[in-house]
Amino acid sequence: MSTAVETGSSPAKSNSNNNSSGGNNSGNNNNGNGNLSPNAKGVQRRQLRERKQRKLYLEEWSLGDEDGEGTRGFSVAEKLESSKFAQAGMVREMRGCDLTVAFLQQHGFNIPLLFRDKAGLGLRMPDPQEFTVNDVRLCVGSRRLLDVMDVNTQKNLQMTMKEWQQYYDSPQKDRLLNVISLEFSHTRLDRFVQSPEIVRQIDWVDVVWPKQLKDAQREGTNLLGGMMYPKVQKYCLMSVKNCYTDFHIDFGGTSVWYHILRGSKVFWLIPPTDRNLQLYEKWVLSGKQADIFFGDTVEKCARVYLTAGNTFFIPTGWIHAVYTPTQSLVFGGNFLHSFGIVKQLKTASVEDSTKVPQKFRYPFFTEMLWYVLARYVHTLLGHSHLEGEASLSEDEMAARPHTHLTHHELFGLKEIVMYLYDLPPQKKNVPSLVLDPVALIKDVRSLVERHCKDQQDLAITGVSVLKSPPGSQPPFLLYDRTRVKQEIKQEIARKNAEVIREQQQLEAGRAREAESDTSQSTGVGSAIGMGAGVEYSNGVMKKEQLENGSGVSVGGHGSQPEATFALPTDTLKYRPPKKMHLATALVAAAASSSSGGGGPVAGVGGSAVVGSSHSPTGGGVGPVTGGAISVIATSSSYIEGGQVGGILNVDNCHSPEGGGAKLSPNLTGTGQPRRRRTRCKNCAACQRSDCGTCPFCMDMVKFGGPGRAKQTCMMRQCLSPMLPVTAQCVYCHLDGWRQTPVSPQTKQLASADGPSALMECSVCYEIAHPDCALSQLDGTEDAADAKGIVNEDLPNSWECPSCCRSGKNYDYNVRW
DNA sequence: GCCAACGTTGGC
DNA sequence: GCCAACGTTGGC
Repeated sequence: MSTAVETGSSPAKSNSNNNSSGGNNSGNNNNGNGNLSPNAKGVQRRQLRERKQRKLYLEEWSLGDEDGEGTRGFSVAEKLESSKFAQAGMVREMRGCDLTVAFLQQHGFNIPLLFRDKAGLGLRMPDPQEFTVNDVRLCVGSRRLLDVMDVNTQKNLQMTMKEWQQYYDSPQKDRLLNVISLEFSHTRLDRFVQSPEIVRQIDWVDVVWPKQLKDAQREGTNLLGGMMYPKVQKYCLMSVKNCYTDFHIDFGGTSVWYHILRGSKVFWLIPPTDRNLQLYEKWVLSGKQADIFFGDTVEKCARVYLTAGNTFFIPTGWIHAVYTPTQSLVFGGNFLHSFGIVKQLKTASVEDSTKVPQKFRYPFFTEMLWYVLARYVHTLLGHSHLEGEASLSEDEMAARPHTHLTHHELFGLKEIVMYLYDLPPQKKNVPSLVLDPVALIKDVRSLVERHCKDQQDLAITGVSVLKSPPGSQPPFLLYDRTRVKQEIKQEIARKNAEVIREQQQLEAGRAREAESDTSQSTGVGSAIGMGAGVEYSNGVMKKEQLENGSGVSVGGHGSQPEATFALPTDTLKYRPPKKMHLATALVAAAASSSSGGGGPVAGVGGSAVVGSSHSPTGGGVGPVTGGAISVIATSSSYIEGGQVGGILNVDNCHSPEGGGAKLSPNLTGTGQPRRRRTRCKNCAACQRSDCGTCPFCMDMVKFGGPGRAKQTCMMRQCLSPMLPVTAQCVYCHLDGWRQTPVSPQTKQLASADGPSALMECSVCYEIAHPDCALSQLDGTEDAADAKGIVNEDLPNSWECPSCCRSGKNYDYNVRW
């Protein structure tokens, strides 16, 4: 929705930015900025700058009502009043129990549906009396980054969930901000919101997209790099009074469900007739959206008021604008389905002609079409075209009664084939799971022939032709704040315990290895190393193991579902340190006076023994566990949070005393050069091949570029960049496996020996073994309380005990 | 403040 | 030694 119902994937944004969009437009030399793209011979500068312009455009979007500062040429207040839009008959009011598959088979899904009451829809929500934005924060994590529209400054900005909640709940707001693109599937909030049953029955993500791919999704954000399926099913929209989102069509021609939990909304709706779509294209491309209220330019535009408790369905292609009369909290989702295929494809074409960047489109739209064809063919002909899926026998198929297709489906399938046929080869995006696209198309042709005489009345069966595989829906849970808090607490405890255990095992392994090394037996050592590697499981490693373990199509070739490359701000790329961080941190550290923050994490307090020996001897004999008591807290995207304040705020222990000179961001504490990170080679991004279309690919010599940028493909930016195997501890000078570092040339890749035990501080960039770092604090006042905070989002990354203790991590912003 | 260009690191 | 590409810097 967000991108959908409100953000509008859309229009406005679109025409300005043809650069960063899905690539493939490599041919254009002029970016509209008057600057030349790198393809123009000899001239390459400034190509990447156009993003600026896109931003401007984005910004023109949702102007606030009152403080438009003259930027808008019409008054939303007037449009709210105008009798012109008080049209009846554009929306169908229904009861929940009447919206069934049979209804859609009979009527299709062509006009907006309004349900005053959610009863019968199979929609499950948290208690509207109880549930607040603070609960959203608790569930998605204080550190989740949100795309926020600042209406007054016209800037599109990012905010953490924590900042957003504070803004939303503050009584006085000096800015008008709107959050309409928080997709929360795969976060803690997922389970507490269940979409309407009809949506779950027909959504292509549920009935068509390979389940194993969706199951492989780990990432809770919507970063394309970690996206395994079109992650657009559950959005949380949080708008303050007076927000306005201009006319747009939801991406990919998705339909939308939209439930108002609190507050109210006003929609202006325009049907997607050919004429209206034409006008819409013109309006978008004119660049005059801010001057012209699109509703004024069409024959019919209806205004609808929605209040808390209402559920609204918007069909494919409907052009709509949204206003928020009272602060509101909305849940919704976008879906593609089989009852509006033709319009869906039509909308995709409108997106093409209005040049909507890929970033704002339905992810994997084309891949989805292939899967749709494959699913219909498998269901109706019994032939499988997907890797790992069995075909049905002739006998089995013969025994089945003929299934009649609705004309929506039949025409739709034909239209999909035409659509795919018309795409240029590089945009056909055949998923790697589809074994033989040509054979698949052939099968679709014979399927269409076989069904062209299907009878409409017999097609109304009340059962979808395509069915979702069993177990595809996670169970719904009624939101219970206390329980969630408890869960989070337990999770922290569990993760801490894991980290500690794993450290202990590593240490033990090293000790044994070292022992056996002395007696010349390497076999035992490496076996232990392996064990430790498998056991190793701070969130990141687990994530990768799952990602790779699931096998599926991610397996190592470029043809996995192709995402468009994400813009730099959206990539999960490890970002190099900002010089400011250190300076700010130092100032903050100097300025802040004492006041200890949270104590040890409840449930973990005092339990942890991380390692002791001050400086292991040079001979490679690792330290043995035991000794300095410390707690290693974890900082993941969802456990840090003010809401749970006293218990969970483990990371703001600030005290004066700068604590040792961490001089330059380039240097470690001992003046050694900081090590840069290197590819993990395991994550989905690492396993892709170069997209060939992003600015960095276009720079590469192999794609005909000058080769000056020397950057990795935007689609291949590693999701879990590792410390290089040659990194070593600043204190004991041993490497991540407690070995004496050898020259890089002779170093064997240590993959079989498990992960490196080294940790890099995300604040001061010091690289050290946890125990070595801790032992540095021995003898200081509060050494007993010293702890590092493991950064779950990046392997071998933490906020070191020294930085935590001195409060340098206090002002430090998460880089993700 | 942005980003093209480049020196140089790290893997092989 | 070669290649990919990380992270910084100076020019715009």
